[in-house]
Amino acid sequence: MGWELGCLYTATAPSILLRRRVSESLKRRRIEFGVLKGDDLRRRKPVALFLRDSDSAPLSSSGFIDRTVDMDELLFAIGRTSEEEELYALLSPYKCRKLSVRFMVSLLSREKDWQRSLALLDWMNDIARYDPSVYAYNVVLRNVLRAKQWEIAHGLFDEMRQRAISPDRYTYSTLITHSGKEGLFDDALSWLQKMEEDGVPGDLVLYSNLIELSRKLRDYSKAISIFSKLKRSGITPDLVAYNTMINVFGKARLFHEARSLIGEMTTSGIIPDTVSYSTLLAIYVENKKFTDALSVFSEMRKMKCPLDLTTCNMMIDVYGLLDMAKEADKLFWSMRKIEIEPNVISYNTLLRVYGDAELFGEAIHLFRLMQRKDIEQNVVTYNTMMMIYGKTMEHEKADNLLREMQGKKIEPNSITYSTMISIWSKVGKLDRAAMFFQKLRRSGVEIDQILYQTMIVAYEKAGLVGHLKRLLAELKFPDNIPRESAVLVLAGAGRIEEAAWVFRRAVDGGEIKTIGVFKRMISLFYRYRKYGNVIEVFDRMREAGHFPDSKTIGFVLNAYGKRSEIDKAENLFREMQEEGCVLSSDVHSQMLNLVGMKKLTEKLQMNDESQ
DNA sequence: CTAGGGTTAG
Repeated sequence: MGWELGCLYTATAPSILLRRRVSESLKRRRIEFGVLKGDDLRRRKPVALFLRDSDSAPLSSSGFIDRTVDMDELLFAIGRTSEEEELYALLSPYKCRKLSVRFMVSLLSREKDWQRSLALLDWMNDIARYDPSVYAYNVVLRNVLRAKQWEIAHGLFDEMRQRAISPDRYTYSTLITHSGKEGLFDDALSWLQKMEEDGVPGDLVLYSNLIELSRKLRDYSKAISIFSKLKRSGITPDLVAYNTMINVFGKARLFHEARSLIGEMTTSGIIPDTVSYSTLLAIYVENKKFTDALSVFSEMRKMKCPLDLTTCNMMIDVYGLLDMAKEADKLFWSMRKIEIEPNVISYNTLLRVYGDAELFGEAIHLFRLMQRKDIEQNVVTYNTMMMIYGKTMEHEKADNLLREMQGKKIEPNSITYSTMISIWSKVGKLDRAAMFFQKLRRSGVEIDQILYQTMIVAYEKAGLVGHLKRLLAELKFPDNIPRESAVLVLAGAGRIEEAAWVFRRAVDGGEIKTIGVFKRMISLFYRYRKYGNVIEVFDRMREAGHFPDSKTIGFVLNAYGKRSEIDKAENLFREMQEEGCVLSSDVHSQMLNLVGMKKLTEKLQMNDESQ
């Protein structure tokens, strides 16, 4: 005789009265109770969990019962139990019953908490004596990795091996993705190697993950070349892959290519979604191409693509950046009409828009509204308001905000500090800025790149040569910050000599891992017309195995041009194209110009000789 | 029945 677990629902949150009535109704039917759960589930609201004899009539007559559901939904509710032991206790009475693996797995798939999912897996293993599937392990692995429990993840992987459960492409994709996301690139590569050893074939998601990895390393050219490899091997990219690539092309500043992906998607039968458009929006905004962003937005509306919270937030931003504060304001206040509840980002963005438009009264009003209506305020809210007080030169009020946020347990971050330093520097209180900076360093707060830069600039402006020299010396021989960061700080502060010196030593020591530092040095040298150095850094970048992007190649081609080394430029251009590097139209025309110049020079020389 | 995508402050 089969027992079945079930769950009762109402569409709205069950009242205590309703719960009591359901409970009585079940008792009348001699139905044994499991757990009574209330209103803690957001979407569906289980009233009661129960066990019933599956031969009995379906429960439908009480009027309170919308439907009976699968056991997995019941188990989902049990899975909400906060304590691991409690969960164990709840499940152990069922160990003799025939709960199918499917139900357990279904429960697992909904479980987001890594400890509880581990408990479920253990329960399956130890108490229920099931053999968890690869899928079950994958789910737990995902949760464990999301919680950054690397050791446990390795343990799970070993456990799979011991139980002769072969990791599949999901297992490896999960491992590779999460390692990559956390910057553990060596781990990611070793998982990739293991995967290849296992003979697990790569698929769309694996390629997507590798693209993701390259993206994390800001190696967009590599991402692009993986994408073309993917297409060449006959895999059709899906919506997410396309959306990722819109971002990648955008980051590589290949805007035309990014935008044309929307068309490519449509022709391959994939309808671009809100994320496709908002990704495109984001890259235009990032590159200050606000009118392009506007045109994407109108295209999006023309295609009847629904708006969502993120898109609205981005558009409030765009309107603000285009000095269209009125439109930003209008969009913000019309969000609720299309059933989108503004979040803290929406409010923060509008605050900044008001600030930029010098609508200080509106900004302060909105800020007070947030406080009055108890809308979440975060560190960005405070930083934005402090910036506004900086604009109005009310440094005392900014000071007060700093205290206020600390009173509310909102931790100031380095942006808060550099905002304060800039404000004091601006109102001529440089001693105060310097003291503040010293205090920060003593307190052990991490001094990030821009904070350093802000301080270098403040010292320069104040003419505090002693302080400035000390700070620069510290960056030249960094002991508490990575040398990569030191290079970026010095470059950002326009200290080319110091930056170049540290960079060389760091490259020699193999300490430059990310392509971004190479790119930064190349553009810095280019800006200061040090073309020989541009080429030198480029060569070292290639030696380090990085794949250059279109913009960087543009700098190098021009550098060759300035040194009248057109042949080398031509070789590089050809080589890059052969390696599958997508070059922007700017770079193409640059090359044409260089070749044209060369031909012109040769012609002139021939004319000279013939005379 | 898994894994991968977009937004705010210096």
